[in-house]
Amino acid sequence: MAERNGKAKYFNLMEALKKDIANGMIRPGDKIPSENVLSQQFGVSRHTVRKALSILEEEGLIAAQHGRGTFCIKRTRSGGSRNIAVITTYINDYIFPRLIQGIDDVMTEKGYSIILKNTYNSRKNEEKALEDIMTKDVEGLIIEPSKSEIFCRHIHQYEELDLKDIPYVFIQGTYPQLSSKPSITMDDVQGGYLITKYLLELGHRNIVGIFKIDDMQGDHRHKGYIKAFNEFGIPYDPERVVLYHTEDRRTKPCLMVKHFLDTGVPMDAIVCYNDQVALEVMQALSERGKKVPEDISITGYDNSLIAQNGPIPLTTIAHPKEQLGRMAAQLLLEKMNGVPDEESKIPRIIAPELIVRDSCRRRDGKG
Amino acid sequence: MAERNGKAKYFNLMEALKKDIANGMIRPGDKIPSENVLSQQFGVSRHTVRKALSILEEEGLIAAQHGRGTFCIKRTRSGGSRNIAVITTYINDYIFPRLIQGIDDVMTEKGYSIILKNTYNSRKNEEKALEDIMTKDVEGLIIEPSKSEIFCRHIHQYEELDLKDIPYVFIQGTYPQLSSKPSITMDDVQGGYLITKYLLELGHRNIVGIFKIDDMQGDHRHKGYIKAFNEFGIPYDPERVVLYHTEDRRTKPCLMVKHFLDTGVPMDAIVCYNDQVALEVMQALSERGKKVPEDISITGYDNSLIAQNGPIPLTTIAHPKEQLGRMAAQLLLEKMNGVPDEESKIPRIIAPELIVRDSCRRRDGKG
DNA sequence: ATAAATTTGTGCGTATGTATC
DNA sequence: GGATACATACGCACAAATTTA
Repeated sequence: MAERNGKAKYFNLMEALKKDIANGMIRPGDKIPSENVLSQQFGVSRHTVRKALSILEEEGLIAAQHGRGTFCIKRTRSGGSRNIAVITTYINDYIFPRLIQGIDDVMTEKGYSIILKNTYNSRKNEEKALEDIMTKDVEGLIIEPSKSEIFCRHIHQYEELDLKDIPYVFIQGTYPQLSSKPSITMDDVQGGYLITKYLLELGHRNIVGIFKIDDMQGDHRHKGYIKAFNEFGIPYDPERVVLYHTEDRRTKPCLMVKHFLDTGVPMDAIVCYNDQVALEVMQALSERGKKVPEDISITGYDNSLIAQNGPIPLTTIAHPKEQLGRMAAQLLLEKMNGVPDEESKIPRIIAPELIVRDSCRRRDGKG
Repeated sequence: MAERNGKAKYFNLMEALKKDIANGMIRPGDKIPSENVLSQQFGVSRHTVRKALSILEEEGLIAAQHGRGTFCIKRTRSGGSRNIAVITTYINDYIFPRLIQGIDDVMTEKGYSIILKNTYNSRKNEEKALEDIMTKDVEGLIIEPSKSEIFCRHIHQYEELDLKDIPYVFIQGTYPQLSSKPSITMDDVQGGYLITKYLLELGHRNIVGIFKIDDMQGDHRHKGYIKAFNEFGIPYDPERVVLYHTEDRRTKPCLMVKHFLDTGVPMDAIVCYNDQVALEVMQALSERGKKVPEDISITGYDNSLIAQNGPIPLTTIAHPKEQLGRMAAQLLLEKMNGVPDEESKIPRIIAPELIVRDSCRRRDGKG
């Protein structure tokens, strides 16, 4: 048979069309010349044209529409796996499901699937998860760093992502060494500030703070707490602040609160790291015969279901969780499409909102 | 052109061959009849045969060897993608996160990654998700069918999974046509029975039931409720049962309870579909000045956070969610390793457990 | 070792059906 | 309704790889 370049005719035709699409001669959405026209132009039979087109169709470059013609399909970058990875510290904890939902909503709409990993907030698991992801042909990554306050010893994995040109977006926090990378965070300093300021405005002065210290969120909420004190000209007393690690989560906050009560440390309000801790602390207070909000005001953080439906509706800080997920997904999509940072209009910081419920009470005039 | 069944000839031929492969008539490694032979046997042109074969080749079921023949491909187990897919109706609803966590724990340990999809309980999304999964090279699938009470119109996708030898496991329910497939479900009849029996044993007789009716879980809990009544020889009164659809979730239960109160329907206990509904109903009772459990006993279902931490700790039914996920994962791993059903020791039904808290009270002797 | 037969791969021409404009 | 274009289908011819006589 007639062969040029030692290749089949249909193959040559296919390659020619592919080149035109790559060149931009045929642009996404364009109609490709009809089979008969191509057959004349290239001097081959219509059957041969069809063979060539069928290959391009399999590859997803073009799509035939019965009775209308054949059209160039929207070009998918690198013909990739259409997978992205999402790594979070937890997946069943009370805010992550909605976060993941937000990411999934956006990504599903764009035809991507999510490979989900969780780290239990452990660096070792994060390393393992990243290692895993490297073998999986993903086009992008959304990651919530574990224990983001602590120096990261596996930066090489992120460097590898850069090398492979796989974009990634941090949520909730970044690593100090990677602070220039795109990230979406909630303004937890502002949140900590807002809720502490609210208590100060209610007349409270002996405000105990309870913060988790091994992630950025806790650190920021703590900073906001301090900021409010400074603004009111009240000295910050480290003795009244409980800082705990993930491992002590279940015990330390309650123990310390009981300790404060038992040793007579003045305390008329407590700012808690989140709603969960607030609930546990309330339990501890109740065990010591203290009532909320009559004796002690208490605040949560996250506006979780617990805050709404708990024994006492909690004054807390709301932050849009699905939206955080959606924004992270949109930002990642921008990166995947090569949009430079300067052109991005997606905000990187989400503002928190104070939700006032029934767990705080104005303090009487006397000191 | 000549068409039978309204289908194209090549399509019929393709389906016939597919069936033979699925049946085992054509086994992996076997040579399938030559194009000319098939063309004679089926009374179609060789071109048509080739069209049919090309589809099977695309799908990876057969492979042609120039000058030798066309062979049924050996299904490559192992060495695979190390990915499995998980399709659930929701991911942020209050039991799914823990379910997914359970699956992930087991799968991560075995070195698998999870591709997560959710359907929002829509058949259309389920179809789309399955289609997506087909292109992703997964080694297995765990799926919670959407609206499992309704007949499934996209069985062909499950047949395709069978053909490709990709094992799948149903959770929470199956489709009527696929009831022989491996599945893990919670015994919701037993759960509904246990909690209703508990109320009957406390001496309650006027027990209102509130159940969601458009999924299998609600239907089963309702059945258990009826079973308990029968066992106690108490007539089942449909007038005292509220059946609602997902869409009316937020309004109907509360409205009906208020209606019962306002019209003087005797009611000294309420069995609720889940904790969420129980909480809302308690709100409604409180608005009418009724106290729980003094005036009316109430039960939930799911043993969610709300049940533990709500205004009144709820008597409810616990079902191990992570364990459901873990068992589904283990069952899938068995399937992926070719363990036949007879040898499996993983239980397929998870027993519910009654959790007694403070929302129910023994009824006084008098009627 | 060679030739013949078999089987897939490529290519051409034609005809009819059907959806869209 | 008519024109256009894709979808399906048939028959034929020759090339290339492999098996078999």
